[in-house]
Amino acid sequence: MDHNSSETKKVVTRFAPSPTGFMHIGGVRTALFAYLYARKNNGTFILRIEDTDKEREVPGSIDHIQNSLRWLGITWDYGPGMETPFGSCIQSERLPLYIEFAHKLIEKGLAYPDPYTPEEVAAFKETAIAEKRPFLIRDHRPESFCTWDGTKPLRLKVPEIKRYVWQDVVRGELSAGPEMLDDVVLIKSDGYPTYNFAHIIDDLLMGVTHIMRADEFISSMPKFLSIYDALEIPYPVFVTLPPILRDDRTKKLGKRDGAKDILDYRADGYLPSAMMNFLALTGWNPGTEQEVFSHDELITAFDITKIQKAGAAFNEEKLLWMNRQHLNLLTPEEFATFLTPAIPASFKSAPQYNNETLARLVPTIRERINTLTEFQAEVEHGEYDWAFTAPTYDTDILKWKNDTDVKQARPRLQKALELLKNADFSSSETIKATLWPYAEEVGKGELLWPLRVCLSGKVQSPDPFTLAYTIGQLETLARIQSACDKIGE
RNA sequence: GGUCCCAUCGUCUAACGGCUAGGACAUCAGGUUUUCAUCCUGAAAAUCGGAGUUCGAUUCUCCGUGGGAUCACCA
Repeated sequence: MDHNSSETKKVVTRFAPSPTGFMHIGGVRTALFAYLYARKNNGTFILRIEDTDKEREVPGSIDHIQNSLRWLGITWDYGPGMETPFGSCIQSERLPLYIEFAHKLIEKGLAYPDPYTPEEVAAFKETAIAEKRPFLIRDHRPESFCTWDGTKPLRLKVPEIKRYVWQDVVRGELSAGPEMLDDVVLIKSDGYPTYNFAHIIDDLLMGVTHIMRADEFISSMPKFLSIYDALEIPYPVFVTLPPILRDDRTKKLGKRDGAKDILDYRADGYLPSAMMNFLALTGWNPGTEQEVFSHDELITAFDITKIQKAGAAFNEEKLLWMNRQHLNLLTPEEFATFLTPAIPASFKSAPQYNNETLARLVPTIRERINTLTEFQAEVEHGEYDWAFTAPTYDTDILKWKNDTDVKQARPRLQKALELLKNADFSSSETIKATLWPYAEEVGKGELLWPLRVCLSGKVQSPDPFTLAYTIGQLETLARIQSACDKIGE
């Protein structure tokens, strides 16, 4: 049998999740690598649903998986509900195929019904543990096989007990001893196939050439390989992906260990392009110093030989940085579209709210956030209250640090008021041009500090030119006047 | 415990067996016209340990150590 079928076939990859809940970072990264490799090679990418465990199935998962992939821009050529040359992409709709292949193995004498009850199997296992030796069901394989009526689990008769050695694109040569080889269940007593069996049949029938999956499957490889051998079918190319570790590196990132639903990142205001870029860079690198990639650039740059062996910790801070990089790539219009759904109702109910002011405020927001969640947190802290509400503040904070009395600010504000009455408010630059000569004359902090504070009401805020431009001339003049009044004599 | 995998700054990573081990995030320090933010510049920061091969080892081999995965009628 030829296990190195190296003739150039069209690349076919697949992502094969089980519908047992939401998708997290790890699952999506696996999907991404399979997708990138297929696209890179003008191949086919299949989304296959492995729903052979009806106990664990979570309703709605299939939609959720598809929505997650769509959000990221990962498209599939064949998937659930689609017309394909190989039948359904949902395993529960392919049951007759698995049974057919099971019978092939039975005919070859390489599969047999398990004669034991679950209790008996458990007893064998207990004995083995007590005797401190590995438990292998094949040690209890019956002398002769009875016929399979479908009510008992169907087990593989491992064709050859041996050490398996195989090639992996990422890890190189791998091997495992015969202890890892056993008569695995192919078809469960409920008539559904196990993952072990079903994925191999489907990969064969769907023409899958490259299998990308996480390294938790390495230890099962001898079992898989023995099934390929029993079926006498060639191995696909194995591409083992490194695990994504929790940020403290103590263990693999998983649903029980704080891994978030990938769609939560959408809700938090991450861009799909940033998430894709970030995911691509955990466990892979382009070999250059480029770090920011668009979707198309990733496809071009992707190279499976540069996938890492070692696990990578999930670094949320770098994801934040990545999101900013991608935010920076947006046009002003795209950014406004991105931001709009997150604008809180409190903005619209503020006394001076209007769309023009909001439009002038957006660039300021853009400069200060990495995600929409950050924007919402800033809004909650009142960071942008000045835009639509005349500020209230203690007169004291108008005092510049070099002054001895807040009253010293008053003549400067009055001068600014005078200058701004005839100023060009078409941009923050023109406002700055109007005030700058006087600021240099009287001292920058001496003018700019009280001016900024009286416009924002805050010790920390954007610069006064931006504030004035955003709130407009009338409101600017009113707020300066109000400050002068507050200071009094 | 058995089996297997992995190991470069705190984190993600680069380095045909050959410059001073490079870049990014985070951190710290300066600067960018007043504060915050942005931006720029700079600094500190790593080859897990021990043998071996070699003129020369982050790189190859072995041992140790550490971490991870897996041992289901789950995928």
